[in-house]
Amino acid sequence: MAEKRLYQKIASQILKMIESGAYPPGTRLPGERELAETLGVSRVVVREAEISLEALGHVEIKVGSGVYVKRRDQQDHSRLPKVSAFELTQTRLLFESESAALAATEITPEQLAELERTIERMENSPQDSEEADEADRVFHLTIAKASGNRANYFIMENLWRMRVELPEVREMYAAVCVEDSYKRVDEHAAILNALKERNPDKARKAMRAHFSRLIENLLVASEQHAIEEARRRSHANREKYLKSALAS
Amino acid sequence: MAEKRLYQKIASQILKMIESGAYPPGTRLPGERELAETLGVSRVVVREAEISLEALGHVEIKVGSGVYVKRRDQQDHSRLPKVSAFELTQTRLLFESESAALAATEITPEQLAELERTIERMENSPQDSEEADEADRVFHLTIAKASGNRANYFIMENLWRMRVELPEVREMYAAVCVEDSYKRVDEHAAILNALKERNPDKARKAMRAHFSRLIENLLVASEQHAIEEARRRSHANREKYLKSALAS
DNA sequence: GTCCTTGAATTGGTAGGACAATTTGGTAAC
DNA sequence: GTTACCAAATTGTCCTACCAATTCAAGGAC
Repeated sequence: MAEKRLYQKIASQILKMIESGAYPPGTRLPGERELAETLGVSRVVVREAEISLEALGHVEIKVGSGVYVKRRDQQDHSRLPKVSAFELTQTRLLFESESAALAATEITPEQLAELERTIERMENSPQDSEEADEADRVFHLTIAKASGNRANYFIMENLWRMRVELPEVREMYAAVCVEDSYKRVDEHAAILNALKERNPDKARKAMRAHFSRLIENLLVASEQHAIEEARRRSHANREKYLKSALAS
Repeated sequence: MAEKRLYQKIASQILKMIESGAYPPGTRLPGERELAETLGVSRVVVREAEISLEALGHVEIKVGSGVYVKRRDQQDHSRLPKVSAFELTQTRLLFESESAALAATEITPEQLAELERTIERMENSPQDSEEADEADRVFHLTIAKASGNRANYFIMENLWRMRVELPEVREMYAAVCVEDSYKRVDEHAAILNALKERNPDKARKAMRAHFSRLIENLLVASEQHAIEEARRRSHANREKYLKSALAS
């Protein structure tokens, strides 16, 4: 929040409002004049802020209508590819396993403590809460950082973005996380243990096990999803059939 | 050029001027007032255009001084992290090895043929030519694509961007490639062979060998670089000494 | 019911001036 | 000759006020 130019301050304030949930995706945010008044700046500045937000892909300005919050999935869709939860998890398996093996020899005591904390946080928070997800995020990113390789960290950031920003992936993960978060804690603990021992091979295997189980659960979940889908369709067909039967 | 908003038209005009070479990187472009007059628009619009260009990373606005064209290498530095050639190569080693192992079971005959072609192209082009680099790029990206995982391909694209867009990395790679491109061809051929045999383990090892040698060469090159640097410094010191000796 | 007009609401753009940060050039002190 | 400092010129920043262009929905004509 140490922006020099006014329009940047306003832009980040608007962004905050959006991210706080005050203006869900697709909705229109207050008019130029109204915003200018409530924020105590001129209309020009508000326009500049909105222009910069548009350039960054957060909103869409429609002339004569208003400025609308972009939906998250079409936001910078240009930068993230469409991948399935399976693909992402496979990539994470191969990438994070090797990353963990590297981290085993490079990790610092502070980072080990950080990992310890995330596990505690995960234990003490509800299973599908945002806090648990945040702890999960910090856990995996910390390991990437602990590999002592900035390229690894960058890749990990991108993988995590796919995890949370791609709607399909997000849904799939949400579907499996509710039922297995206690296992997640155990597996994280096993990984941390291997890192504490500074055992690359063990760390690699622990990480592989973590993701192997995730993939299995994803398979189960997608099967259930497919079954449900089939049931829904047959139900729809039945409606259709009954309707035509009644019509005849 | 079908921009609706005026500021977008102006922004693309300014961008054109920059890219035409009228304002080389680092130079200051005309002031707000001057630009507004020559382009026949108001100062506000010029500023909006410059703000959007700043958001996209093309220029840098300095209050009270002017707006300056950003150098290309620090342009979207915001999106790519600063990593050394060593870090990048380490990440590529661990990532591409696993990626190749995956590709061994998934690769299609067409993709095998594509790889074959890149090796021929590399053989028939000068060692440090752009064409050889392009063949190199296609080789590695094709393998990522052949893993049948779009997330893998995306990661590989990012790794290659670092390879060519980060100046330090680019220089280091250029320094080692001139002397060992014939080995590169052999190693690519070995990898292709393993893929043809559909042998994941062999593919993984071949890729690891490829990058292991690259890292070794990078080490040698960085040593030489360090020696040269030391020589240059001592030379500079000598100049300085002679100067003060003459002055006294 | 459908189509068209109309007017309110909204963003887009202009003009010009006051202000703040930065650069620059000149002057004085050493 | 060099350095330090100060003031003017330059430049981006922000504001007010006004008008133009566009969108959208309500209400009337058919």
